[in-house]
Amino acid sequence: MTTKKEHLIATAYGLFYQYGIHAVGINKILTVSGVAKKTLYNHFQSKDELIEATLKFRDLQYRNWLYERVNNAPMGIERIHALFDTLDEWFNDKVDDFHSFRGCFFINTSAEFGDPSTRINQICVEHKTDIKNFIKAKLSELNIKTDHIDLVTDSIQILKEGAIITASVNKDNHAAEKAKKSALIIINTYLT
Amino acid sequence: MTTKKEHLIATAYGLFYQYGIHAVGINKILTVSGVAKKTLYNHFQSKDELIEATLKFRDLQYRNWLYERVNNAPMGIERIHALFDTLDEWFNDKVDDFHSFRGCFFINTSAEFGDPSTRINQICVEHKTDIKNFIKAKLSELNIKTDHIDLVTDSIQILKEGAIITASVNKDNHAAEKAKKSALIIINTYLT
DNA sequence: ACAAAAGTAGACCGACCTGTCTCCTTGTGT
DNA sequence: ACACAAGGAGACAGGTCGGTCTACTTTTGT
Repeated sequence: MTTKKEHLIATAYGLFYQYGIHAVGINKILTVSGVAKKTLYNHFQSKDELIEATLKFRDLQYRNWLYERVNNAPMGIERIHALFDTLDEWFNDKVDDFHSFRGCFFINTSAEFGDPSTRINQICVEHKTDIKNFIKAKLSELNIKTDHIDLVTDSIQILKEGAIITASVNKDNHAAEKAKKSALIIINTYLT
Repeated sequence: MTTKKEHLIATAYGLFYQYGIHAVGINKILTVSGVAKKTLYNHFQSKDELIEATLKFRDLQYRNWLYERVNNAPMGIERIHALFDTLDEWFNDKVDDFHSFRGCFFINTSAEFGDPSTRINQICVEHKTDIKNFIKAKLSELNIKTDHIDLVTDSIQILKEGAIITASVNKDNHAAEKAKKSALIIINTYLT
């Protein structure tokens, strides 16, 4: 039923991710997807609405992938290993469904849109918050003093964001494993 | 002599940083700066050339500021403290000459331009590389085993990038001090 | 003093932008 | 079978984009 709509979103996401949102016009999305303009504006009121849809699409795709990979590892510290190993696969283009790595779509989009009060920027923040909560849940499986859980969560999250930037801007293919080393040291110092 | 040129660069940088590069047109830069279009194209062959100039302008401004702040601290671990304290000032708009914090101009620009082979993206990478070398030099003042200097440098650099993203995307005002805590733990484990 | 250089103001060009609308074709539900 | 929704193709509108050019004024070096 909504196959055209989904196709539009997937196509738009691919182009936005590769070239940046402002650099990709509606007409480009239409010619690449082979969908008519009328159809696009049947499903979306504006380009902004399409952008929001691509963000939600990517949010679901990315979190499903990440959470499944991590949860498939045995409970405990193995899941922290899995977290960074999974990032490593992402950085080095070993994930079939993903486009060639060009950083985090949410960081990139947030960088492109100045006004933090827009819905677009809100979605980016929500995405990051959700992942942070997930990390916190995994850290709670370890023997970390309850008072320190938030502190360690922040540290791991900062290392993760730093790895993404280092992998994309500096093109460092080993950013994930470097961040992993640091993460394990941090966690170790906060174990009971 | 080149006061018009410098004025154009400073104005363009401010607008690019606040709104994103693609979102700011030449005409906007002209009306805000009060400079004629002919003058702009007298000094720059194209918008891309102006963008490159703003990147070099910011590169100098930022590194001068950061390096001076860090080097003013006593040699040794104090300079690592200074590094993150300086970031904290940046994140919380305590630097007079800087615009209201909206992330790192080089990360944001790199996010906006897809093609990594462009001069624009190269300048972004060079900026990050230069800072990384600076950090390495400061870490060399500590009693870290020579074999581990590169490892620790990468860790600190990742923490720094992560703090910038956490401060800008998640709007976490304490990102710098959180990253600092982690940095000190990492360094401590590698001291002889 | 005066020529050369630099700056101003803005019309203008072709290309592209988002978004609307029309005309026509292709399903699809009942 | 037939009405009606959905999609295709693309013209069109109104605006902005980067960039050129002309005509005029100001500044500057010698």
